[in-house]
Amino acid sequence: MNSEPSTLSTAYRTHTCGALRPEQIGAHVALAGWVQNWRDHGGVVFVDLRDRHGLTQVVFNPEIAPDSHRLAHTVRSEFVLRIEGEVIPRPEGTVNPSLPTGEIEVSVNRAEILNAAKTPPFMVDELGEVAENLRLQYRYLDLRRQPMQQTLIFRHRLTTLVRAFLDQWGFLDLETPMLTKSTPEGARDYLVPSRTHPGHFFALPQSPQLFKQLFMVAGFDRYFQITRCFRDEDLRADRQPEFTQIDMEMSFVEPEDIYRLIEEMMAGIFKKLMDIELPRPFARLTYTEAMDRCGLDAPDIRFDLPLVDLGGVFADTEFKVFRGVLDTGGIIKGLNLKGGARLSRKEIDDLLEVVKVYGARGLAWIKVSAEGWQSPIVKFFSDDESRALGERMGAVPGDLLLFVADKAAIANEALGRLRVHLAKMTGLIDEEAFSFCWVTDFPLLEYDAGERRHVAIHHPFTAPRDEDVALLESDPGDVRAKAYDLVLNGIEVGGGSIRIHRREVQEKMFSLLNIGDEEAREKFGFLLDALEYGAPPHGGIAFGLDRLVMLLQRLDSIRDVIAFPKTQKATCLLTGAPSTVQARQLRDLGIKPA
RNA sequence: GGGGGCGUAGUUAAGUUGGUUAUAACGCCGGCCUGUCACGCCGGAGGCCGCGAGUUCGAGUCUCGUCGCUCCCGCCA
Repeated sequence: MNSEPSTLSTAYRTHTCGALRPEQIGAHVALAGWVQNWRDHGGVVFVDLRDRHGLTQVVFNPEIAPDSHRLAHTVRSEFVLRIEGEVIPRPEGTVNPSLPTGEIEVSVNRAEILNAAKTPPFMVDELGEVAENLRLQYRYLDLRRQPMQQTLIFRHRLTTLVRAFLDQWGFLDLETPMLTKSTPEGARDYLVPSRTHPGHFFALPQSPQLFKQLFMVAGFDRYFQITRCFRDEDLRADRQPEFTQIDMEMSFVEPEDIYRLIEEMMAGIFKKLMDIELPRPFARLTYTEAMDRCGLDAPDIRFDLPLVDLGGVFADTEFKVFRGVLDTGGIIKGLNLKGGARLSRKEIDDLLEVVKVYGARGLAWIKVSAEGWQSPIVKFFSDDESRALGERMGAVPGDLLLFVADKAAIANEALGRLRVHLAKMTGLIDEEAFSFCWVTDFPLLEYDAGERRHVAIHHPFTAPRDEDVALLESDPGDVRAKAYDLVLNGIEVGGGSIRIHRREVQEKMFSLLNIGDEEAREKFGFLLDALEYGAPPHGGIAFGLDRLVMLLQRLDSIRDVIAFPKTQKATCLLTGAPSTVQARQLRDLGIKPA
C-alpha cells in the first residue's frame, strides 16, 4: 500500500511527486507540481513533474487523451501543472533506476496548467554554479533548487529534533521580546525608533540573555528558545546581521550539567540525522591549554601540530629581535612542520603573508636537514640555544621549524592560524571528521588598552569561579570564569556560562567594567533588582544554529543555510531592503530626514 | 575604515603582445520526431563586454574613477 501519509493529499492531488511505487499500479491518481523537464517526441510527450518530495514521469499519449496531449506541447520549464491519470508500469527496458519513482509512470487522462512561468533567469533543475547575486535576487527560484531544499529540510529536521529533545529534558519553549532595551557592551545594536516616545529607541536583541535569566528568577527552571538575534556589525562568510540561536538556560546547575546535556543533544542530532556515533565524552581543554597548544580559543583538534613555547630556550638570548620581544613582555613560539623542509623559499614567503594578516611582523624559519640547519637566523643563536631549540621542538632532518616572536596575542593568533593553514595545505585534516571539544575556564575579564578598562570576555553576567572570587579585587585579569565554548572543527558553535546570581557580585562586576552605579542602575537596574528576589544559581548556553547547520552540511557560507540572507553589505537583493521611507513615516517618529 | 578577487549573450565560461563581423556549451524560439529520461535531428534569435572617464589610429583587453557581488583584517560582550 501507499506509504505516504494521506495528510499530504489535497483538493489538487492524491499523492506527491515522490510517492508513487509499483504498489499503486492501476490506481487513478492526481499530481500537482512543477515542470522539471519535458521531452516531446511529436507523438508521445514525457513530462518530469517535480515537487519537494520527488519527481514523477507523466506521459501524454495522443491516443489516450488528445486534448491533454495538445496541452502538453505548450508546457515549458517551471510551469505549474496538475494532472490526473493512471499509474502504469513502465514498459520493459524503460525503467529508470536512478529515480525512486522510476518503475512507474502516470498515463495522463486530464491535465491543467495551474500557472505558466517565464523562462527562469537560471536553470532550476541543474546544479551548476550560478552567480550568488542572481540567486539572491531570485531567491524563490534558488530555493526551488535541490541543494537549498535539502539544506533547509535538514535545518527543519535539526530544530525539530532539538525541540523534542529539550522538551523531553523538561525545557519550556518561552518567548522573549524582540523590542527591547539597548545596553552597553557587546555588539552595535539595531535600533527601532519609538513613535510614542519621540527620541527614544528600542533595540533588537543581540541575544535573549537577560530575559532568560529572569525566567530562571521566575522559577521556570529550564528554558529554551530557537530565536533570532541581531548584531549590527560587518558580515563574514559565517556571520549575518540576523541569525538564529538555540538558546537555553537552567537553574541549579554547574558546568558539568551543561556538558552532559549538550553532549547528549549533539549525539542525538548526529545519530538521528547523519547516522554518526559521536565519541563521548567530548574532549576538554582549558582556555590556557587551548592558547598554549593551538594559539586560538577555538582549537581545531582534528590534527596534531602543537605550538611550542620557546621562552625558556631563549631566556638569555642575545639575538636582538628575540631579546627585544622577551624584554617587552612578548613571547616566542614555534611549530614543527614535519616534512616541511621540502617547501621552497617562495612557499615559505607565502606563509609569511599568512601571519602578516594577523599582525605578525615576521616569520622565522629553519629547515632541518642531515647536513645541518638552513635558516636566516640560526647564526644569531648560541650553540646551547640551537641544541635546546632542536630538542624542545623534536627537530629531525626533513622538518621545517617556524617561529613568531611578538606580543602574546599576536604571536598566538598568527601561529594558531598558521597551524590551521599548514594542516589544510599538507592534508593533515580529515575532512570527513567532526571533532568536538569544550573550551573551559575562560578568563572573566580582559584589559582593553584602547578603552583603558577591563571588558568582559563572555558577557558581564558570567560568574567567576568560586576559588577566584577573592582575586576580583587584587588581580581581576587573573580571574577565571565559569564560561565554556563548544568548538567543532576549530569553529565556535556555542558558548555559555554559569551566571552571577547575587546582586553584590553583579555590582562588583559592573564596577570592574567601569560601569558606574548610576549607569548600572539605569541600564541593568531591573536585573539587579531581580537578583534580590530569590534568584537561583543558574546558567546556560546558546548555539549558532546557522553556523551549526553550515558545518554539518559541510557548506562554506552561512548564506547557504538561511532562506533569505543579506549580502555582505547587509542588504537584501530580493526586497531591496534597506530602503528609504516616506517623509510621513519619519515625521511620525520624530526623525528628521537625513 | 583597510587589503585582495570577480563582473563578457538568459546562464556558465573562453577571448592571445591592444587589431577584421566578440566564441562555445547549456538555455530560449521555430520545425521534425510515438518510449524518452542530459531525448535526438534541422534551423534561428539573442551582446551598453557592469557603468563613466582617459590613453591610443584603434580598448572586452591598458590606466583612473565608480557601482555591485565576494573573501579577509578591523569590528562581532
